Amino acid sequence: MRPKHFADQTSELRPARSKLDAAFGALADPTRRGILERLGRKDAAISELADAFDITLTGIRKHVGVLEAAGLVTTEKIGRVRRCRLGPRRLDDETAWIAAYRRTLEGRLNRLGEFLERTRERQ
Amino acid sequence: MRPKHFADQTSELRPARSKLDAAFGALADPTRRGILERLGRKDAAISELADAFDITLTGIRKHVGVLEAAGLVTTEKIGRVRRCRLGPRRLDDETAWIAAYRRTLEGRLNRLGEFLERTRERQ
DNA sequence: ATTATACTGAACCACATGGTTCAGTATTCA
DNA sequence: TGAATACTGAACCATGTGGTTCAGTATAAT
Repeated sequence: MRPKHFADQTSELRPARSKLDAAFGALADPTRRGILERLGRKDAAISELADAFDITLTGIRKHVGVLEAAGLVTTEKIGRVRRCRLGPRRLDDETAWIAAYRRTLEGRLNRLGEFLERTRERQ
Repeated sequence: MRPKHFADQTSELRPARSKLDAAFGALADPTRRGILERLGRKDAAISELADAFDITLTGIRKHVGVLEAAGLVTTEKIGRVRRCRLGPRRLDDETAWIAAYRRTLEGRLNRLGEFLERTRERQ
């Protein structure tokens, strides 16, 4: 079940593919986005997050693990508390990908517009 | 297994949560990003995509289905061919979310609240 | 020294995902 | 008409995901 994708492409749209996977995947869950927002306001312990989102410690730990794997959160265990904070990843690649996509879209739509013009003329 | 998350939050960082889920989820797969890139260059039929990515027609159809559900691709069956093209979604919300996140990261010590005000107004 | 707190790990569950094959149907081509 | 093309849908498979419980361990508080 594996890639070999893009074999014929030279697109600049894909910097570090697997990182994009991890980051977009991490952002695809509302609880995880919520955790990021909350950490944006203030660092938090696992238990504080569990409390805020009404999910078990274990459940929150898994989400935080996903965010860590994506580089969006770092944690440090101090005593019996695991402190979670944002960073180090800034979503640069993700921003770039989306920006490039949007540019492409604009181009496509313009071309579509042109096409419609031509079509209209022909009819 | 369902949300009730954010019960205590008023963040405006989440415009249409499920749409963000769908879009980020769609972007989390390299094959799907590849399909978007390819469609950015030129519309394509299911079979053309299947050919390009070396995945079965059925497999590609599923990916395209996910992209359609996320609003990133529209398709139209013409005769026996299903033509896929980009649109109509421009990833505005996703861009906004990420941009907000990055700003939060930068101004880690500034209050997120202030920024939330601005964001709320814009949306 | 006990007890309460904060977390961890393993095991489990239901459902989603990314892929396949196979047996169709609907078009188009010759 | 018959054959090739383009897709579709159902069924299946392995793995991943988002959650749980339960039984621990390590630390902090009394």
